Amino acid sequence: MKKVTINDIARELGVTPSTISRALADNKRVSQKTREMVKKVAKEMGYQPNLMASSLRRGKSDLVGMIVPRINRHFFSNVISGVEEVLNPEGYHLLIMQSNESIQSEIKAVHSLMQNRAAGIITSLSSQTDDVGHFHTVTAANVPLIQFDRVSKELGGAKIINDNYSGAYQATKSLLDAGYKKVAHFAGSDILKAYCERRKGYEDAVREALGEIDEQLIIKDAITREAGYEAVKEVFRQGADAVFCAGDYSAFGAYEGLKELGVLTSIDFGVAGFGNEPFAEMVYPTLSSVEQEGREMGRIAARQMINAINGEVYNVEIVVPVKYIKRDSSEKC
Amino acid sequence: MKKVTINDIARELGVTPSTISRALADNKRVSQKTREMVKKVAKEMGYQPNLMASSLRRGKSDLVGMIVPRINRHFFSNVISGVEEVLNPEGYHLLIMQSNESIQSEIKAVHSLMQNRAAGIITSLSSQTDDVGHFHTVTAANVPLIQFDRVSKELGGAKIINDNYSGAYQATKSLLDAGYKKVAHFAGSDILKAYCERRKGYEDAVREALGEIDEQLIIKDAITREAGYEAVKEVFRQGADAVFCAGDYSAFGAYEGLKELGVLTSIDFGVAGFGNEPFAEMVYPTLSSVEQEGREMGRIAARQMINAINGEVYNVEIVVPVKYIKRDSSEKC
DNA sequence: TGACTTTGTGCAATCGTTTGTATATTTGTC
DNA sequence: GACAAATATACAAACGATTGCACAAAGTCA
Repeated sequence: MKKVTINDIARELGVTPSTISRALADNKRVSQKTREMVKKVAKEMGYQPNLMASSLRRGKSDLVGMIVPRINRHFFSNVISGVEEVLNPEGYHLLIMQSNESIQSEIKAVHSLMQNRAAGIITSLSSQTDDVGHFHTVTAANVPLIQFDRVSKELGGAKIINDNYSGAYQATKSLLDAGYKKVAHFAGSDILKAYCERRKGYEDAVREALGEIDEQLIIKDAITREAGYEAVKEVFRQGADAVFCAGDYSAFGAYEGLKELGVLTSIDFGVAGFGNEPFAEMVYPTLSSVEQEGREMGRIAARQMINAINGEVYNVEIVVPVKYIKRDSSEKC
Repeated sequence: MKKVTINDIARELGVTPSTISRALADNKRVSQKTREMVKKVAKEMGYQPNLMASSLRRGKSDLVGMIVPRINRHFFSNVISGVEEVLNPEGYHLLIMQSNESIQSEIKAVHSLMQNRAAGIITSLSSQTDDVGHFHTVTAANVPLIQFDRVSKELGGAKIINDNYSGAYQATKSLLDAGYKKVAHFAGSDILKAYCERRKGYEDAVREALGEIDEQLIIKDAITREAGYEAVKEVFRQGADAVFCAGDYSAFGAYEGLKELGVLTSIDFGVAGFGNEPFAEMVYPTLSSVEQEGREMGRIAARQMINAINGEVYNVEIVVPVKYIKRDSSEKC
């Protein structure tokens, strides 16, 4: 019932705890023979090192904190997987918290992680986060901070972001190249840089093709399914014949709106989304979308974290390429 | 740069660390005046309690371990959300690990959690797990173990499971009631109890309606999209006109197979799935499916964990009701 | 005033590891 | 065989918080 400690092993073998500790760590200061003996007995006794004690003493923890808006979102859970993939083999484990898009929860999460002495924190800001003061306790304590996707320039440390601009540009250009004449845009919150860049990519592609952009065709804060459903009716009335959506959900909303209008998606009205949610290739017609490589971003973030923990410089901004995946929804024929 | 400890505060105020510790814990043994003073100074100095030291001393940790097959699966990430929802307000945090459906990773995860002295472990077994010996170290150490969804009867502790039988029964019966005559079944691995129960629910509904079941119409290990795609062609050849799938992915695979066969899904061939994945209401036709309330299961599991940590009995098996959601894919007209 | 309770702090050990320094033992060299 | 060097282990102090016990000061009552 009681957990066995190195002291128990020491008593058993008639040596001191220090020898046990060193033996288990394969320290050359203890003889090969003793090392083997210690390991054997440790295993027999079912010894499990107490990482809390070890971390306390060494002043180093094997816990990396992660704060994401929501864990049950395709993109974020993929990032988490990628992070784990790299961190686990290095002996680190993830302490995951959700901000639920609330700055209050985010603040609490930061404190919890600091109190648990996380070796570092990987985060994507909540959409409500307009002030990042709570993260200063992190940087002030010299705890590495890695941001991804939704980042703040006010904070130091590595930032891993998608090439939102390029993805949006490609998607929009692809619609124009396919022969659609008036491409609308369902934009996201203009507080978040990611969405601003997507808009910029859209605007540049349109400007390049048509000379100027029509502000009326840009619907703000339209990333939900419901918003897309309403917005598509609006832009259709304005004469649009295609839309590039800042998210896949509003793209699907557009499908629904178009169906109601009796307009054929793809043939009569092109649609492209962003995010490449799993459903993109399951809906009818299959949805063209920009794939953000969540897993890869996670891997990159984790590698930056390892570097940072090891004291290497990590004050970088890494732009991860995205991939536009052309499917049926953006083909006129 | 250096973290401030209770000793620093003690020095600052000219009292002993014990007083600081008690003051911060609102112990009545230190005067109201001192308590306030201590808290004020602690805040000023930016004190963050070291939970590792605290846990070590108290022999209690605020970390609850969670091992799931994959974090980026709709069902599991919902469960995680539910668990967090209940655990966080109680001061517990989640240490999450993925088994990636591999027993080796699962074993490693168990050890890591034990070494981090998790206060308890919540888990859903990997599909590869045929032996649960590695969990005996958990129960032997008196660490509460809560299983959900994929559980093993060989282990003690609470088990939270879906009413797989009833969901499958309802789905199958609904197909039969809708007028389909020959309902097939795409089953999952027969090692996992959850899939066995779904199959049983299917069989009972069919037997009840038709007197006997046709083994030929049951395709084993068909839960992937690809498997569903192949399997539907097979059962169509056998004369089936509907299928109840143990998972939504194989149901979608069936859609694809039917399209290739030139058979109209729903009108000519009914389909019902299990899991109610987000795409279920986005595909065409919308997919009837059994909703497993992941979030609710998570909440229940977390409550059991709290009870267990507080030493209450928790040797229960809780069956969470599921909800069959009828959509277009199971309507003949 | 003395005995007795109450109240507020301090002392010191403890949780399980790690690690710098000291000590004992062995080995090697001339 | 004396001495240095190398090897193996022990000692004890940390890491930061908690807590039973001791103790002093203040308050209560006769």
